[in-house]
Amino acid sequence: MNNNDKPSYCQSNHYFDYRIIAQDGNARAGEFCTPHGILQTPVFAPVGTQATVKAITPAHLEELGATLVLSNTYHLFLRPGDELVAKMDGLHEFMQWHKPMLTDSGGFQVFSLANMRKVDEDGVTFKSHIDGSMKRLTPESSIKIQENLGADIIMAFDECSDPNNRVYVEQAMERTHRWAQRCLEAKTREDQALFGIVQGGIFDDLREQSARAISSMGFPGHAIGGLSVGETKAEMYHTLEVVNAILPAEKPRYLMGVGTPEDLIEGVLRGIDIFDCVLPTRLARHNSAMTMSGRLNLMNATFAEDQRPIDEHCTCYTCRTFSRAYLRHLIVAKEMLAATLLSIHNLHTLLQLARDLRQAILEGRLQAFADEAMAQLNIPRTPER
RNA sequence: GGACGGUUACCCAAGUGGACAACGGGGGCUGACUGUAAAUCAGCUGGCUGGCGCCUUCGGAGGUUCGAAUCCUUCACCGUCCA
Repeated sequence: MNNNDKPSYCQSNHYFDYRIIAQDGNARAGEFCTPHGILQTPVFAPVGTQATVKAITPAHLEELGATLVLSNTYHLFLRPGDELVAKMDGLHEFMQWHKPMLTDSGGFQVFSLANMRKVDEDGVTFKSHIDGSMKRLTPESSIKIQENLGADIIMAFDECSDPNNRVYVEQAMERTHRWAQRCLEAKTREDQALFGIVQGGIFDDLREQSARAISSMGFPGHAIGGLSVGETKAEMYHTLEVVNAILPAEKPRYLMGVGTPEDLIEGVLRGIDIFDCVLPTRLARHNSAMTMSGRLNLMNATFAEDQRPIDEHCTCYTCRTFSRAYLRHLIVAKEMLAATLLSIHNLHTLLQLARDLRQAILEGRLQAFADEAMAQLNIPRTPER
């Protein structure tokens, strides 16, 4: 992205202003200015944990119209090491992705590496999944690592928890608040936006408390963490309403780790601007195609002689070019191109949905769009309360 | 012509009197996956049934035994060796 693409408010290094261009109910279409370009929201971010979106080249991502890619502190800290990435001129150069990038803080790994971690007030001790050695992350070291990596948006080091265990959720939430403050204090770079993360499980009062605490700290953007980890959809959607009623409307809201087409729709309706999820690329590697009318397991025998594309309405490279029969053949033959072609398709589905949602907001027809899309997905709408 | 060895489910293969509808692998079928310890994981794979269960299977036929994939006889086919 060159300077000519930047709006005036972005050219004077006023990074991380969020400009809301249109609103439709609680939903918004906006622009978030970063050193590597403008994010037009709502936006979906493909996940590239280890400095790569699995099976996908940066050129593919460009063609798909991706504008934000997520990478991970924990993984890059372990391998190849954040200092090496810094020596290689930072993550953008290293992986050759020149648009906005976001790094997660490693907090989620505390949660997902459940039996290999020990949390204390100062930080977390992990057992490396690579070589079994003990490693440590603290709010300060997470920020240091993320500064070495050099993403445009970096995340506060938080503690995710089982959403149903109130005692633990409350403890983890309070610690997340203290760690958020420490992250702010540890931060030194001006060209990175640090987002705070709201926790609190599925408990309204805790979520409200967390949203107030985090939004009082002056972050340029806010994330909602600890969702899509086992709670019901209804609980998740309701939690979004509770939290977004408190998070300031003039700053971007990022729903971490979500998701599915229906979650993007329901999330945008409730005021979410940024999503990320491994689902499209993981499902692709597991032979499942995401479409706006549901999932297709392309390994199924029923597709063996099916000459149609995955989705006749889809404009992605895979659908323009290949039949279901061919994709099934690649899968059955364990050819790695299957993962690439399905990843392209699945990412296209979510990236296009985010663009369509944005367009619907700009044109003031989001409700109708959402109703129609959910009907096509054959999923009942969850009305906002 | 003779001497051994072999023949088990879609394929390979274990089993050598009862716990065997038969280990294991491959293949096949199906399902799961939401800030990636995930190109992973789980289930099914003789027939009928929702299940209990019943029925038919270990090259063919016959036999021994309360009971046979397993022991005996014989036939067929495959392999190696000797004539």
